[in-house]
Order: sequence, then structure tokens, then C-alpha cells
Amino acid sequence: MLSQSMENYLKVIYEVLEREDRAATSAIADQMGVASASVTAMLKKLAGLQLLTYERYQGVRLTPAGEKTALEIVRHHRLLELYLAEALDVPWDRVHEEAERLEHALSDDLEERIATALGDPKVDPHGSPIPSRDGIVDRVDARRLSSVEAGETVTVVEVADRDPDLLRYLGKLEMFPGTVVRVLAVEPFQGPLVLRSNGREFILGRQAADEIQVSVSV
Amino acid sequence: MLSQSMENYLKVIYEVLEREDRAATSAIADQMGVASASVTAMLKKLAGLQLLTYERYQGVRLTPAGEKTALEIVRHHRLLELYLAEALDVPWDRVHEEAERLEHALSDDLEERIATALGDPKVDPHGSPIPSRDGIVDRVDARRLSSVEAGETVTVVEVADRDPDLLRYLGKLEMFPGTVVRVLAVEPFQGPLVLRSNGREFILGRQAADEIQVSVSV
DNA sequence: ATTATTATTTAGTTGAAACTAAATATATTT
DNA sequence: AAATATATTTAGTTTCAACTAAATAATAAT
Repeated sequence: MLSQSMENYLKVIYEVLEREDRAATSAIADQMGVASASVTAMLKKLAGLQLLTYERYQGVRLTPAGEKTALEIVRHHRLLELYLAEALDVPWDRVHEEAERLEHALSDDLEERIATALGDPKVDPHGSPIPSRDGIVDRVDARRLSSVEAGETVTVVEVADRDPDLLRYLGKLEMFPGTVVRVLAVEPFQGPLVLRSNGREFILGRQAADEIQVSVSV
Repeated sequence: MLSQSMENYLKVIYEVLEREDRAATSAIADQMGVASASVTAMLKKLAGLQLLTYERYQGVRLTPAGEKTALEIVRHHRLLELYLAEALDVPWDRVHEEAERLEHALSDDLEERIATALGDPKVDPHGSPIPSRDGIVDRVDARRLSSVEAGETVTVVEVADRDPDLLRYLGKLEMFPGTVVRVLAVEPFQGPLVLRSNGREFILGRQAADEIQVSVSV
């Protein structure tokens, strides 16, 4: 049995590794809102449990056992997010925070019931893939909306889930996973994008566009 | 903000005080599965926070502030129990354990949504009253089934929620809150009761009957 | 009314997970 | 290549909530 805190570390490390090759101490510390020294101590503990490989100053990687555990926690989290949104109408900018607290209190049995009630869903409300029971993640090939050229039409696949303000903003623009967007123009010098979707035309700042993953529309 | 552990103490103290006049250190220690010395330490801390009155060797009572807090936690717990049973079909012998873990992770907003989804219910699956938002508990006058005389007809009001085995047993007998039971005979010397309910006749041990609260049928 | 039993408290430890401050390693600039 | 800046680690503390063992108070039994 792992402590709640250990579970959180594994989840955060997994999330960092979704983007970078190695998870740096400071990246973990940032995400967790904790001092770097505390992270170092925990990394040693988790390495001792064979959940990750730790080499001082080099950042960490998850071992197969660590990844398996991390995936279970991520599955808890994302299933909960979706359940809260679907069953209890929690707005999508708040499900992350709620799930953050509930995930550690979720038994396997309850997880099973939730997954079944939702029909074994594949993605959470932000479009992040929900790992299957046996730890398989099917991640769609995607790139940032900010890298799309003018004239292309793309589909929103996933949006960053940690910033509630951003999510509320995107909600107003109806930029949900699945939404089809046509990029009309891309202003130079890190300028905004001009978009059309759901019959509306609007602009979106570069930062926001950076947080949105899209794929080429079918 | 109170720690999870403090919340648990308050809830347990409240539950003890539903039965006794003062909550003894050992009673609290028993319920919590913790050493008495640990309880003493925590009682001092909670007394310092004006949540209860503590006099050494005399047991404790909740202050109004303490009771208010305890009621919030009990409300969380019982709402969750009912929600799990209704929405996710968790069997009634398991809802207690699940709610035990989830209750501390429940935000007020989520509680509100759950209460609304359930239609502001008054009792949990075991018949225990759910305190209202503003801390009002309407407890029905009841006595133990074991104290009922032969010939009387009563209605099950509440059953003890902590023993899963007992709950499974009662479930098989269909002794749920609301069930009407006729006491056909009471065997002497702490013997069993002979009962009829739902058209079936069966016997029930004295211990089990002790854990069932009933009221006179209407 | 002593004595024995049980309950409660005190005193001192332990372990987990955070912290700060200082030391050291790595990366970046000039 | 040396100097500076940044990241990471070490060392030592702190807080919380548990624990054990011993002391003390309250209750029950003789």
C-alpha cells in the first residue's frame, strides 16, 4: 500500500513524463507546490520501492511497476472527472480539483462501478485518455493548435485541465474535445489565431492555443 | 480547517453521544481503533479549539461549535452512503466503509449537488437521520427490537451500520428501514425472537435484535 | 476500608512528509 | 575557460498523529 502522498508523486511524475523525457525534481516540485528538497527525499523513497529509477541530478523515469501504479491512479482521476461531469453536472473547470481529492479515497470496487455506469469511456472531459483496467492508454496523435497553419481545419482532441480560468474561457468559446475548428489566420510574432467553429468566428491568444491539442479533421 | 483525523474524532464523538451522555476516552478509542493515549492527546487539542469540553477522567461533550462541525461531517457521511447505494448500487453492507473514506474529500459544492440529486433525503440506507444543511436532525422516537413484547407489530426505523456481516444477514431477511415486523414470540433467558414480516416467519437472535431500532407501526 | 481492577493520563518515541538554509553539482554566459 | 546563474541535494527542523510503558485516578470487589 502506498501513501496518498506517494500516489500523488507518481501521478505527477507520470504527467510530467507525458511531455518530457525525464521528470526533473523542480518540475515535480512545481506541479505539487512543494519544495524541491522534499521531492528529492520522496524520489529516494520511491526509488527504494522500485517504482522509479533515480540518479542524482538527472531526473527520474518510472519503472514498469511505477508506471503501472501511476496509470491506476490516473485512471481513478480521469474516471472521476468524467463521472462528476456526467452524473453530477460539475462544470468542467472544477472536476479536476474535485477529482484530485476524491481519487485517493476510491476503492477498486467503486471504480469498477463508475466505469461501468459510464460505459467504459475512453477519454475524460478534457479529452485526456483514460487508461484501461490493464493499463493501456490509446493516445491519439496530436499537435498544438498554436502550430497549425492558416487554412487548415482541425479537431480539438485535448485541452489542458489544470487552469480553471482557461477552461471557463474555452467553455464560452465552445472549444470542447471533438469540436471542429477552421484556422482562418495566424497573426505573426506570437500573435493570436483567427478561428471559426460552431458557426462563430473569433480570435484566440497564442498561450491558449498552446494548451489545446488538435488532430487533422477527418 | 480541521485535519481529517480531527474530523473523524468529532464524528465518532458525536456517534458515541447519540447513545451515552458523555463520550469516554475508551469508547472513542474503541470506535477509532486507536490507543487511549492517542485519544487523550487529541481531546486536548480539540478542547483547545473550543470544539468540546474536556475535564480529565470525565469524558467529553461537544460544544455548540463542535456539534455543528460534527453534524456537517455526519451529513457528508450519510449523504454519501445513500448516494452510493442509490446511484451506484453499492450494497448496503459496504456503503459505510466507502463513505468513511470519501467523506473527507467531499467539497460543500459536491455535497450540495448530491443532496439535490437525491431530493434532499432525510435518512441514509440504514435509517440514520441525515442532518439538514443547517444542522437539524429529526430523530424518530424508537426503541430496540429486543425490548418489544410478543404480540406487538412494529416498523424498523434504523439498523446499526458498522457490521457488514449483520447487514448482509438482515438484508437476506429483508429487515430494512420501513419494514413492518410482527413479534410472534420472545424466548426467555436472552433467547431469540420469533418474527413475521414480508409474509415470512423466522427467528432472530437477541444480539441482532439489539441492533435494530423500531417504532410502533401506524 | 482496603485491595484489586480498570480507565485515563503523562512522558517519551516513532514515522511520514513537509520545511529552511547551506552545500554542491550542472548549465549558461561572457 | 572562468564566472555566474540555476538546479539539486544534504543536513537538520518541525508538525501531526500515532505508538508504548509507566504513573495515577476512578471504580468495583472483597
